[in-house]
Amino acid sequence: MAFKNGLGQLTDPPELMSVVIEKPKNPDHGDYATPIALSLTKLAKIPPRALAQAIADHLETPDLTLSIAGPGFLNVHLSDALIDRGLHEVLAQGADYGRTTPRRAEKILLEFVSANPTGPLHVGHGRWAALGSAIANLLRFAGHTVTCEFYINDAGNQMNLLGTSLQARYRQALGEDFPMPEQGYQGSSIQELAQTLLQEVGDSWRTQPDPEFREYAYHQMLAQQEQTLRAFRTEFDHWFSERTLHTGSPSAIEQGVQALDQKGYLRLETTQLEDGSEQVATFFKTTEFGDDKDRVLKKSTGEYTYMAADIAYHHAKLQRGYDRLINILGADHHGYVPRLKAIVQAFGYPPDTLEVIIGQLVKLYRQDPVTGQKEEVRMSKRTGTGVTVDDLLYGIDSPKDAVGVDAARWYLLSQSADSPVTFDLDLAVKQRNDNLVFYAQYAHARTCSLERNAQEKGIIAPDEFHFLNETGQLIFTEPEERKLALVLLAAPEVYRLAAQERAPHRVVVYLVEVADLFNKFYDRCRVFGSVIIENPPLAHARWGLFRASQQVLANSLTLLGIDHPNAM
RNA sequence: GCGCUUGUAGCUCAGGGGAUAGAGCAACCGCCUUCUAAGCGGUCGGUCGCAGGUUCAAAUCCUGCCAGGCGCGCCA
Repeated sequence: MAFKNGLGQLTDPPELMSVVIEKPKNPDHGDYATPIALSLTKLAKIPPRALAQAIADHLETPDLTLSIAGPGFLNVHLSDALIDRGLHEVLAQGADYGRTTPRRAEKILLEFVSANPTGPLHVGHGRWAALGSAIANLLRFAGHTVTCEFYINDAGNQMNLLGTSLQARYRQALGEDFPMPEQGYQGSSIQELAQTLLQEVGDSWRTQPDPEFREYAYHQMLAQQEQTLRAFRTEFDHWFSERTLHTGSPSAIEQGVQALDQKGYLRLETTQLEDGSEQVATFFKTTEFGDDKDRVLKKSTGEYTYMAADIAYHHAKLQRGYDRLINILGADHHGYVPRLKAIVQAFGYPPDTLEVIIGQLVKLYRQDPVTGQKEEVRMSKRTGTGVTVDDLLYGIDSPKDAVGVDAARWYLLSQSADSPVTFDLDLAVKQRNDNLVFYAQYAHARTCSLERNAQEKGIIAPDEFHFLNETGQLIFTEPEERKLALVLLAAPEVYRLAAQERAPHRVVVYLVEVADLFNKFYDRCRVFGSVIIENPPLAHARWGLFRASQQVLANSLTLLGIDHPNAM
């Protein structure tokens, strides 16, 4: 915005301080305001009001009217011509309105969800899915190149456990007294899988070895997760299998470990056991990069820990040529951040190359169907008591309980990632219609209904919308119109900030504001009826404002992965 | 014990140095013969966890305390 650029020139070097520009609540304080003179007064050794005046003298342009208020606030009033140009930009750019070009476009790898393929995705995964997909949309809109990746944890013990759990359920289904492994997956999804398998192969798998069960379960579970994610409007460009890191000779893991060894970041540690024997393990010296303790890489048994795979994986990611790696992790994994950063640094990249978004966990409440008590639902895949993403999409017991994609995504995105969300499932279902997502969607539907109405009445829209009269002033008559227009013009900056802060909830907040102002405008300002007969220029200007609102509502909802229906 | 994070209206949450702290829901009162009432207008509701400090200015930054969540394995 012209004003910001002007100030940018003034504060040289710009890094000296950021220019705070705020939107005053009081309309008397202009369209925008800045306390810049107040904060610079000490540095400049000039009284704030005098400084504000000096700044104003340098910034005066035809599009901005500046005034000094209070102790030294600089209030900015935008010209009608500027608003007119902005509205035309919205209409001209359409679905691309709000796209911005960054100072430096980055090639970003965004990794999220990355669940074990051992069961259905739970609501926590749903939060990362919503966040990740929305952040990807925002980053792309902000001019970056984003690859969304799902890291499949398909190696290790839990997969074997999955296999033996399925085997147990299958054999039990055949009437055998087959024991469930200790720590086995108790969830109903395994039982359902056993039933599916039974229908497919009959009893022919009675003597099948457990790896077969493991592979069967793995592919079924992964396919289910993919399906769920797609239904949840979360697309991945790449699915990365952990197993590929273990195969080959030398394997990626061995290569990664060797690379660290050559750089001198590994050490051996010998510990004495009680029986006098010794064990030797290999440690990665993560403390050199600020971790609290070194981490075991290779156990004394010779097996690699999970960390070895992490090293190989992040090494591979870095080699694939990204400027930035972003991982979305649940708060229960935040302890990994220092060691992940250590990996990146050990391979010679600055720590900022890896950015970790820590999302607080989703706390779920649900009324117990038996006791009627409101209680917290623990999200455990092994015990199978958690609420899944599918439950949100299709309902736990029946479609009547479904929250739906739009409402679920909106809810999960409506608060910042580091705020823990409380998800009261009963409330979510009961208040499904109070969800603000419908408020935003409804506003959009109303804009569409105007167009339908015009068509029915045979009213033709003008070829071009005019918002200014002959004297260059906005044609609008009500305060709601200018307010709405002003907010619509803020969209690019809102999207840009949301991308920069990886904060989709800013778009949610913005959407509520747009919908709110639109509904007020809708209530107050008619287009058809007597207006279009008595004052066609006003009717047409309002029609243009309808179209611009429609575009901004649609673009904002799309960025969040939420539908924008034409009718409700 | 150490680390990360949160504490704002009855509930769910925005705001993260600037003018009188916001929204939705809940509660209460109004508004449909006119483009969708899933809407609009109004009322009620706050010691911004507590205590110090920095600043012309603190919900916002710093310190301490209190409370909740999570994490601190030769687990994956």
